[in-house]
Amino acid sequence: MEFNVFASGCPSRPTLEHVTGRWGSLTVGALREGPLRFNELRRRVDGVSEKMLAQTLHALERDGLVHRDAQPTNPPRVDYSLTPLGHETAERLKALIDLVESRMPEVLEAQERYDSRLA
Amino acid sequence: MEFNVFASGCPSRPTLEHVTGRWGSLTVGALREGPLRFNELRRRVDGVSEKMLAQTLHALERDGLVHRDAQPTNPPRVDYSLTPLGHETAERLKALIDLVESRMPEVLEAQERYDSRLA
DNA sequence: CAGTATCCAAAAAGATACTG
DNA sequence: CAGTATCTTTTTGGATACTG
Repeated sequence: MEFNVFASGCPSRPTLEHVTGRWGSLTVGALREGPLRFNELRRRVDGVSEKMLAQTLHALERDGLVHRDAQPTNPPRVDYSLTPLGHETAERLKALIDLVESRMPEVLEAQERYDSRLA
Repeated sequence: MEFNVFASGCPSRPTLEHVTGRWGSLTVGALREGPLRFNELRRRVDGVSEKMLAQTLHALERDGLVHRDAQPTNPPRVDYSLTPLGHETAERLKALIDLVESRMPEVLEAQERYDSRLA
């Protein structure tokens, strides 16, 4: 069976988007080092709203990248962690993020050149 | 200098989003194997509109990931290619995409389980 | 061919209030 | 704590028409 993210309509495209999207990438990245609870995640992923975090976690859980472990205690405690597949994905995502971060000086220079040429 | 994509306001976040975003990831992926002209790209990146492709290319060019080579001929010919930094980025992105595509059967199964539990 | 400009529809995101 | 529900605003996206 063939999956090609370049073809619109291919189910791999939404999944890739969940992983690489704004909040997805940060959520997966945050879970790389271990399980986190909902509000811990919220603090880690700077700027995310409750709504977006919940939505993001649902999508990732549905894709089988994130595992949700809810203890039926009071107050409730819910731990989110990466599945094995989630971990593999996270490692490749981290490689990408690390590259971008390490090359930001270069990117910033390019942006300045671009802007000054068009100003 | 420190760049942390997890911090809102960090300039690395927009750049990561350009690369990982819906059209950015597909555009970079398409350019991995060599230069392409505007309309070649349009055909390759299935589903992209002129507007979105132009916007995406501007962002990637500004970030220094894509090089734009415009011949002043008539009709005009414009070739887009990856810069060295763009290439490094593309390789890491490809590693991620390949993983997701190869594991789609697993993802699809997880989705079915998730959906049938909540239906 | 390689775009830009404009307008409109749709979707995503954010703020807020509320619940088990 | 861990969310859901709802509403509003903002952003994004697509269609179309036009230009060098």
